[in-house]
Amino acid sequence: MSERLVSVALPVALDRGFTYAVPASWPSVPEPGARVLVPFANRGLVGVVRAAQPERLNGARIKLLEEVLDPPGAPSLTPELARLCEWVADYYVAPVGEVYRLALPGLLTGHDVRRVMLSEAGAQALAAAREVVLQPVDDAGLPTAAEQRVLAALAAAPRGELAVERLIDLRPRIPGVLRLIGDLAAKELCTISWDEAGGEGARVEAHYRRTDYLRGAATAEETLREHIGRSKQRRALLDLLEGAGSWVPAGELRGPFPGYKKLLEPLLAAGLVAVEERLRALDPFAAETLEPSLPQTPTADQAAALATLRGDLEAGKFAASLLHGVTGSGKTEVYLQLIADARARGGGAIVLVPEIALTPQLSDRFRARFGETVAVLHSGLTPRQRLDAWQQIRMGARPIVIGARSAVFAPVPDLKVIVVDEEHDASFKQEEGVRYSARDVALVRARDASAVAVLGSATPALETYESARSGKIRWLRMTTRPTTRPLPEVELISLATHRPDPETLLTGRMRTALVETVAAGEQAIVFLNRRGFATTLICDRCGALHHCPDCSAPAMTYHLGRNRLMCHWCGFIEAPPERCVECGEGELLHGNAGTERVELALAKDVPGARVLRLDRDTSRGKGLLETLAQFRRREADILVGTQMLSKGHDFPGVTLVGILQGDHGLGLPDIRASERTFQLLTQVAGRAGRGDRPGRVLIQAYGIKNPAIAFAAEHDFEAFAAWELDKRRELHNPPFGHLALVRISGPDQVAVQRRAEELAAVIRAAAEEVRRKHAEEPGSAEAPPPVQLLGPKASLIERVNRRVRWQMLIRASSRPPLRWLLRQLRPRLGDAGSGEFKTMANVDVDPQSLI
DNA sequence: AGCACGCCGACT
DNA sequence: GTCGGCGTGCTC
Ligand SMILES: [Zn+2]
Ligand SMILES: [Zn+2]
Repeated sequence: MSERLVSVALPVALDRGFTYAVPASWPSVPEPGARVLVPFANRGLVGVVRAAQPERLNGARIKLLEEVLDPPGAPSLTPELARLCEWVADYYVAPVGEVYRLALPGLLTGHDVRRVMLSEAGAQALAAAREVVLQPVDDAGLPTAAEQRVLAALAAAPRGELAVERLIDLRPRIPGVLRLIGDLAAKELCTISWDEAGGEGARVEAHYRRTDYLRGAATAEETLREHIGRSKQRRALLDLLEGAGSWVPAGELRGPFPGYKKLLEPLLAAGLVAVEERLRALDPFAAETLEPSLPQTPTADQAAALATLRGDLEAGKFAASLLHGVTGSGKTEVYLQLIADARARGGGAIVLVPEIALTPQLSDRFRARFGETVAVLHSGLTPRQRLDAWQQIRMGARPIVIGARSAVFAPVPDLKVIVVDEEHDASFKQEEGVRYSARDVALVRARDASAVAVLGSATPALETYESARSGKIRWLRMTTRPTTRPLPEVELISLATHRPDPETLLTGRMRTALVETVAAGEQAIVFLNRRGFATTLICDRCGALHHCPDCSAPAMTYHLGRNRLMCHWCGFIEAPPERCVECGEGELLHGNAGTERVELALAKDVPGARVLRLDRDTSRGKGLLETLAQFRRREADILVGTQMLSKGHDFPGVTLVGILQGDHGLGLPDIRASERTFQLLTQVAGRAGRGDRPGRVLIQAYGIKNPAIAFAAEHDFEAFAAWELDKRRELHNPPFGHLALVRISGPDQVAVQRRAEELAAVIRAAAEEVRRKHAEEPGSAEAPPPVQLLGPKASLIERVNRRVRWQMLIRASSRPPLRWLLRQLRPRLGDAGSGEFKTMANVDVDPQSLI
């Protein structure tokens, strides 16, 4: 029989899989997605069997798999997810190990999981060796001095056992411990086992519930008292359980009733209380019982969309749809009812929402409808909580998953629905490490799982919109809103003609509107762009802006609250210097923070207005939720804030929304600047209005004629899209062209530039090959070259964190040549050179921003 | 990413 | 003399 080989993804930052042999004694080859323990550079690492052919290597000796950590037939990652990881690694040019790590909770992968235990023979050998020191004899076969140190460390540990990582951490260090452990194990002087974090499966906990026995009956009190006895504590405990109405985990009783077990005994015996081992509650929020919510009667639009989506679900084939519904058209109810349908068919669902929209209100909405079948994956989970959630999802106990970007990898079995809400949101693109787009990964996953994908938005990404328009995906429109309230009336105010106050950008028109609103007893929100209002320190002698020592960005941001300067690019924080660093003489002056300036001006100019401010300084910790709650309770009239207010929070009392500089983002040299501006304005404008009264929106801008602004004011997405798509088509930008941005960085400018040129040569050669093949096809003479290279050139901010950054853009007319070219480029990426001249190169496929 | 191995300064 | 600082090279 030929050697059975598997490729294993390991949590190391190396761009390849590792080939291992399956021991001959194993009856079968572990399946893709199964976790395996493998020897790797003297360590014992947990990896995942890849859904890919093992590469045959020349020379390097192939090691044996040590152990399969998952039960047969139940790999940690379903084969479907393993395939998805392979696709992501290939498409986004990312190391497989890193991709598989995205799909597993941190505790299931990573570090060395082995434990070493002193064996009987080891203890004897150690004792014998110690004898020898006193009475030298022939020491053949005795452990070496280094080995003795390891054995001694084990002997000193409780139960003669230590985690390998503790042995590594031991001070003073034992040189070559890992090799020594291997040697000792081979001589059977120690035995090796491993921690299977989560290997035991999902954790359970005792839960208690008040039964119906003797509940509420008027005659019961007498009998009840007999069972309870005279203990006030026992009575309180019973009351608590009765009030909870459902299963209460033991963990929640331990606090208020330290002796809860004893207290419960007679109650359990009498049948007043039932006990059951149930899955641990995922987090404190999840335990709260909510008023169950019933499906609402759909509007005509909702019903039509649902009918189509249910048809797709019934067909059991992959189908993708854009659910294009104006703000307030009730997209969430469509998701809820579609998911209910998927559940009725025994399937599961994933709902992806922008990070900022993953609020308790949103998860409550799903929990109220689907109860304990929902898992919410939010960023606040501890590693252990994340593992609990992951295991419960994997075993099918929580078939509905709500989460941000990374939830696209949730191991939901029998996935039937994937929803990407606010699909245009930039947070779905991971901007570090594996630079994947959760929206696009969701589509690929849905296709592979034959699931229904729904992309919801009022202002879809132009890629999505074009796919819908051209019929690549279905286009479901919802134009009516359940409320009778008309869309807000938007007024544009030109900053060019209205002469704003230079400090605050407030125009007379904006002030008047705010005065009117407050006088009418209503609330207003004023938005400003954080970056446009960033405070800087300027020298009163030479006029220089204080800038970061490690970056070439023009200025650092001054945070008044903590009296600190911060660099937006590298995160460097420093105290303001006494004197100007440039001339050494001038004093550094600053204004108030943007939000603060506006807050002060409004408090002065709007009579009787109570003004709240929300920015980085006031939103730290609990500040954000506290301020929002205050405003919602109508304890203030005006809320001044940055874009963090633009979604996820409802303000029912707001009738006026003011935007200080609507076209701020348009100045950036970025292909998506117009799109982002339009989306932001539309989103922000949607905040105005109450009950059935329309709100008012005031947008101040320098260029009010710009279509991104003008069409937003008219709530006309399609006109905006038509205009923007024309521009994109002309420039061969997405969705009509496909981009990959190559970034090169390193400490030395010359080395970075040279590396960039080298890579550019590789890309040009590959592009030329693509062009030659393309030219052979008939009718292609006039077409533009299928792949173009723009650059290399220095990035907009050339120096960040003492590293020089260069970039170049690959633009292709279609996907296949781009993917072919990236595969050619792949082996030349990563680190090169050493020391001072070390450079790093990577690719961002489908970049969001070209800066 | 770790970690071994190797080569130089500041401690017992 | 050893400890440990990081520079460099390797991991199936
Ligand atoms: Zn100066
Ligand atoms: Zn900086």
